[in-house]
Amino acid sequence: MGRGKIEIKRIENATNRQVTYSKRRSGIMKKARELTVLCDAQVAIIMFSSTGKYHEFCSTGTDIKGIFDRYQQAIGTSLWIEQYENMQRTLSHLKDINRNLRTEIRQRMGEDLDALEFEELRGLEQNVDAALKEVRQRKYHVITTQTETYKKKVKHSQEAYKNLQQELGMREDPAYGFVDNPAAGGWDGVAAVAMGGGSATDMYAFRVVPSQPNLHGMAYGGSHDLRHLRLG
Amino acid sequence: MGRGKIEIKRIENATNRQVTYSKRRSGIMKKARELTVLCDAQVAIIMFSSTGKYHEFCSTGTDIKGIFDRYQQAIGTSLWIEQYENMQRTLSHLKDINRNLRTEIRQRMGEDLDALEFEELRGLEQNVDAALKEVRQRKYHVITTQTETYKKKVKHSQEAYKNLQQELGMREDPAYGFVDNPAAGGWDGVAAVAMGGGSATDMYAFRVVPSQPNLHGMAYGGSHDLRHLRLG
DNA sequence: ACCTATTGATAACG
DNA sequence: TCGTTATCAATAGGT
Repeated sequence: MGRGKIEIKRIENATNRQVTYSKRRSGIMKKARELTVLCDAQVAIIMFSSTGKYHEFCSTGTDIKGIFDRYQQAIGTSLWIEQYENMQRTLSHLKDINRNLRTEIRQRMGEDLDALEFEELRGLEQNVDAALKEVRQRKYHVITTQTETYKKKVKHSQEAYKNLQQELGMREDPAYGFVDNPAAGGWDGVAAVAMGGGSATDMYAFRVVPSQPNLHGMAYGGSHDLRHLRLG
Repeated sequence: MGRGKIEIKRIENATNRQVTYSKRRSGIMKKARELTVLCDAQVAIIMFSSTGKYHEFCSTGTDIKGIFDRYQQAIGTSLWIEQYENMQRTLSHLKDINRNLRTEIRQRMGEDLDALEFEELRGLEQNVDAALKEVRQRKYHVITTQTETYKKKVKHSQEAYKNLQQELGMREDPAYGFVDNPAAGGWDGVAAVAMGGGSATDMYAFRVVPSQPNLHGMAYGGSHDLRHLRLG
């Protein structure tokens, strides 16, 4: 219909295409509206033009969601069920992994060891033993580094003080003087205590991962509390 | 159009209504198809007749779900994505937890200790040390229990054998006789070796949670491989 | 947006 | 549901 018949194929002229889209779109919308009234039908239409603009039609007395819910009921299955089930699978997989991780942590803490075979116990023991050596080594490294740093700071301050004295021509005041060799209980002493290893005094209980404190306030406060988490 | 103009209001004659529905429906579908071709548009139509029958149209190259996903994106606030996003949040929360658990395990294995403060290191050391004691104790318990069990079995078999001999009135055949006190390297010997603690020979690396082997074949083979997991 | 010649859709009927 | 056809509606191309 129109001043000439047209072939049903993509209109190459963009302007023409846009005009035709607009005209025919309103034509379809009108037809849809007439259909719903004449035949007491429910209709939902969604359109996207080649330029990305969207238009919709929906029969009165309902909405897009309503018609799509009815549609999904009609075809028997949800359109999003596949995606939903995929996520469910992923979720339960992650939960399984987390449960295993938590179990491993508990075993590494010396709990729930009943489930382990002897060979596994033996492996765990060796592994924990090696880990303990690593941790002690690291602690030693930290404490010695810290000690050296403070020693240098003391040395530096001391020299700065002496230079200041010389520059001002002042005599040294014993009350504010620095001591070259700190007494027992100084930095070297701290290092010695630190190397003493884990004693019976459990003044600091190792619990959470300190480098990621942003999660502490969420759903758990430590490894064990994770067991309360019930998601999905 | 037709042999006479009609008023746009509900057709009361049911048969007539059904006929009109059928004709106009196919008319709209044709128009929609032409629109998608002519104007390079995407169209989705769902119709329900007054009798409950449903019909749909969808432009080629996509499907109802695709167009509705795009529609939901276009209008911003979604019809179904809400629960989808809830799951996304849950997922990323679980992933965060997962990451933290893995970090804790790595730290309990003596890795990634750089992020820890001294006091945390100290706590970790004490904790691992205590865990090691627990594991050793458990291992000792297992090995002694096992030893006792085998000893009893040996004893029992031995007596059964003797009873058998007596009952049959046979002489003892040295080749098949039981020895009352096993040589060095027997069960007591094994226990002694087991209590030796984790030596440098790491013949068995502790890796997965043995009590839940059903997950071994899934996405990871051990604690470290979990880092490769990228879900969602 | 509007106009209108022309084609397309369809109401009524068989 | 299918075909026919007189009639009305939609619209292509131009302004």
